[in-house]
Amino acid sequence: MLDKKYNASEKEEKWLNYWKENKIYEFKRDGRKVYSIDTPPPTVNGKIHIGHIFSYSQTEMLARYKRLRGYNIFYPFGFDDNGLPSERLVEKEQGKRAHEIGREAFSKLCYETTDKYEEDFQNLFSKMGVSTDWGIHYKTVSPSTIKISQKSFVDLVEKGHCYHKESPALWCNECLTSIAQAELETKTIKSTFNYINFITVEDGQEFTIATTRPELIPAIVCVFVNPEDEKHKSLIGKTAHIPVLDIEVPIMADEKVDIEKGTGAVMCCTFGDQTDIEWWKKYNLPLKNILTTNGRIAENVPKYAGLKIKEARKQIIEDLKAGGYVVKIEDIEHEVQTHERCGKEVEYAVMKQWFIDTMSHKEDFIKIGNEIKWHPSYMHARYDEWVNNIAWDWCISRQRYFGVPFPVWYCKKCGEPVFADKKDLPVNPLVDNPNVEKCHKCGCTEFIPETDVMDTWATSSVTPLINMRYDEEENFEDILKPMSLRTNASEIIRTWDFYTIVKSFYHFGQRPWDNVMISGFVMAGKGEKISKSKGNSKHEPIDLINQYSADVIRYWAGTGRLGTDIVFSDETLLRGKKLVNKIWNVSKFVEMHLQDYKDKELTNFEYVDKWILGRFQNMEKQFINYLEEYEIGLALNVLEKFFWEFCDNYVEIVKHRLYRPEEFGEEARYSGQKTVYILLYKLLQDFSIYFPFITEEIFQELYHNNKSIHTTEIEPLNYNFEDEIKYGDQMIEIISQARGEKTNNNVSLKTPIKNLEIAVNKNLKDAIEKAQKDFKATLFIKNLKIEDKEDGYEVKKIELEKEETE
RNA sequence: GGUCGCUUAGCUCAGUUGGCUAGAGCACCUGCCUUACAAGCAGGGGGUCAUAGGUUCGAGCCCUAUAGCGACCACCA
Repeated sequence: MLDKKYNASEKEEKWLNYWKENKIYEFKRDGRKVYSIDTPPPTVNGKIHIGHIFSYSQTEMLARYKRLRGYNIFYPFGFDDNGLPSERLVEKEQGKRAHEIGREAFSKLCYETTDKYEEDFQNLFSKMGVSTDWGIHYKTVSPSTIKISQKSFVDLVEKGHCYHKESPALWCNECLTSIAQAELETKTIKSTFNYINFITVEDGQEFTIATTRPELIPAIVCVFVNPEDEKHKSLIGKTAHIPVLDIEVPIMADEKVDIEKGTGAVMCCTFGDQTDIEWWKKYNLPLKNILTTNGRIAENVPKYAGLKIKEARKQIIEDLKAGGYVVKIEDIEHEVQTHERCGKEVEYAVMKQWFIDTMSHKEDFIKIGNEIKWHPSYMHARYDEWVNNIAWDWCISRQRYFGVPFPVWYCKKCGEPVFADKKDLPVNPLVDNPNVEKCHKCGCTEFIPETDVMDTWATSSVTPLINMRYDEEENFEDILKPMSLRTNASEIIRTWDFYTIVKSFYHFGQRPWDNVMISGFVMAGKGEKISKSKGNSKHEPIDLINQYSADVIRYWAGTGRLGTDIVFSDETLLRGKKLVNKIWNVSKFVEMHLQDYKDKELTNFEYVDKWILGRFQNMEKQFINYLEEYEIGLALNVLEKFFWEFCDNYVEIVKHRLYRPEEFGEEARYSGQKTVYILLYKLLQDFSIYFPFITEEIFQELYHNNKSIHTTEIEPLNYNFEDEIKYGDQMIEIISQARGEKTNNNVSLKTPIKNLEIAVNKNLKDAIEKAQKDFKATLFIKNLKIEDKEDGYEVKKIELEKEETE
């Protein structure tokens, strides 16, 4: 028997153990069709917040749905413990910077720290009822993953899509590493626009340039004006003299210069921004590297060497002012590029970096984007938008410590790279030696190991390869090329989704998955995104689980529309709590009336039973349609709505028949029993996607001891009860009116109706006559008079029994 | 500036090919101890569906424009 009250924490623990012991979610190859999910490995850099719970629950619900549809679910979890986020976590915990700790010790700390957090993560996700097979989970830093990342790298080098080149790259002088375009975050900051006077060497013409970065004047290599610019036309071809620093540079024309912006004359420094780099390449300008990698002015700049960028800015302005070259200084607010991991403004640094070619196959990436089904569909536009706007090849080297090492050494003499053999992977070039005696180019026998490590995304973009065990002889390539589904939030379409597509295209020439499902964000309040860095999540997932139960938290996570942000809401949790409670109570009711139930054929259900069976059938069709579109929340919506209707209307009608067979007949009772037997089973199945715990408890107690509901399959009903639905609904409306009459008279719903007179259409009359006993019992009608009406219905008279006054 | 999304009851949101009086929860009001459930049940008030045009027999839904909010991207001279 079901307990009087459902004890969530006790039962949830019980079923977690049961699922684990019975390997309910284990992936095994069998004859069934595989549905595979490439789920984001959460970054191991602190705590799981409610936002994770939200988006991972949505994926997990889809896994459960597909499982109920008979698919063999391949759903491995991963942890992204690679790279900068882990390093920053360790630095924060240790209160020291990586270089102060030392490469070896630091790396060890990274492993230890991430292991510790991963255990917490795994516990929490398990508690939420995530139906992943922990037996096949992965980490982005493990020998096998390193091997895959390195093999992918070598493969791309061999295929000519990956190259090593001295090139300006985005540089973060807080994290001391190069970063990729996708890691940028724009921020609005206050700054000054400085108008500075220059003159031409040839004829002493004065002209003004406005700049926000005067400290880059020492790096000036050219001045540009627009060829159409009347005001500045006379300058073209002449030489500009830069005061204080005493530099002379050519003045050239380029149509990219905006006449309206600033003064219309621009200084090109190597490097201040993207345009500088373009001009530098286009006009073959010299390189003046004036910044050190830790954000100071380099030795080669007299007077300012050693100053921090901001100090140099101040100093140069003062020097220019002293010389009378500053026309004016305007306060402005403008957007700058910052590193998303630390929020510091980025610079450009020129050094040798590894790049993956993303620029020359844009069309292929767009084509693959078109082959993939995006949920919701408009998210596809974000992908296209990004691919079309990429300005750089993907820089994958990072001058950091904790990450996947490049399997590369360089010839000490000529710098020629030597790659590890694929069969020797994984390698650590700092420890291992190359597989060749001498450089094939110059014959030198000494090699220098690569010290850079790979960008986090270079590793996480191979999750499909990790899943298919790209490094092993026995692998899943046959079933995972492509995978069925990738899920993530919209912010990483440009990184994770895009890079995965890049790699899949280069390795296999095809799309990595058939579907992409994009979830929204959880907002802490209106317009405020929950983020770990802000620490603005008021709710700890574990506290919420203890307070509400995992099922209820999942309810919250399962509501709302795909791709749409939601605000954390106590109200939704309360609603979930009520729903779960109702499921429990109605199950108790059903259990009570199924004590003597034996399943057998039934040729003709009672009218009202047909009505509710038909209603369920229609609802489930809609429910399935939504889930086929990955709309978990909308599916839940229709299911929930039906369920309350089932409880409040159907159960209220059928209970009389179930309690009093002597009055209604055994057959009528059996029809009711069979109906609730079928419907509760099906409702439990549908709800099991959202509430895996309580549905399991009820299912095993009422239907099938020691068989998990999560191993059953949805078999849609196939009745034809359209008439019963239509006139059953009308009957309910009449019932509702009659109840209203009682309520308005401040009497109990049990109060008998002495006389009820209605006029109804022919079909409804037919229906009420068929269901007369149910109809009368539900409303406690003593005398019922039914008149004919052309169409619709009308309640003509409701006469309530007078209450006995004592 | 570009791309996309949102704007429906006091609040949070549903409303899937355009179709009967626009729905739910919360909040509010009025009742009801009814043999599953008072964490419940019955009923009620409350909306010119952002604005303005258009298409249509018919528009919350389709088209155009405008406004406000939000996300992503671009713009550092």
